[in-house]
Amino acid sequence: MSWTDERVELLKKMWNEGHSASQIAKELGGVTRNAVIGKVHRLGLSNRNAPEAEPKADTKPEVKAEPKVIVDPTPTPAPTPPKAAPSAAAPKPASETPVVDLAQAKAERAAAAKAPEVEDPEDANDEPEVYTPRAIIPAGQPLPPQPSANEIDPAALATVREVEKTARKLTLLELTERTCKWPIGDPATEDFWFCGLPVKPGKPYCEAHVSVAFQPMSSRRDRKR
DNA sequence: CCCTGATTCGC
DNA sequence: GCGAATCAGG
Repeated sequence: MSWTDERVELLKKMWNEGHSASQIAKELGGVTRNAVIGKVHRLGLSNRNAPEAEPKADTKPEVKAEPKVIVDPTPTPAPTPPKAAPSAAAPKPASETPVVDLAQAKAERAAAAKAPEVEDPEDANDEPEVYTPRAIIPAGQPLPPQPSANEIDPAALATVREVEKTARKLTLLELTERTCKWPIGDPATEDFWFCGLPVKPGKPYCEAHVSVAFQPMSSRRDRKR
């Protein structure tokens, strides 16, 4: 493979978008990450991004420009609505891992669960709890694919429980393409992490989690070790 | 161990 | 110019 204009262009684009050399190499194909890095240096764009002020203060991952298709005749100055502006037209992730959403959901739920501090430690109403005043997980974000015990082969489930004891307990940022992305625990609490064991080639999860994540229409057998 | 980018240097 | 090997780091 050679560095055609097209390939160089893609390289530049991806590099400036923050992709890693290996990711770019994978995308281009036919080259290694070393080749990409070498090219990057030769092109003199090591700086990744040169513009902007000196301090890299705030955490602005990447803000996709919002396609303002709708023309608003009203000369509205600067609305600046309160942060969350869930427009009907979702920006659509379009990306790969849905994990990001899970992480956000985690943060949001954690915050939501913390806010309503209506707890009274001593006021014991001699009344059995009829309902749970606890913060209910707000709907909206899909729950992580936790195994719904009643639908999964008990043997596989048992294996999963066993495997999870040896999970690497990775954080979101530690996940790679070859670490199991199965979420474990309650995202609303601190007891939350990702399995992190080696994935089954081509799958997002380790073998154990693949077995519960991808259920065939019929029941399954096997499970050798 | 997995990964990252940076550098070197024979080709 | 190219990129494998190597280095330095997380």
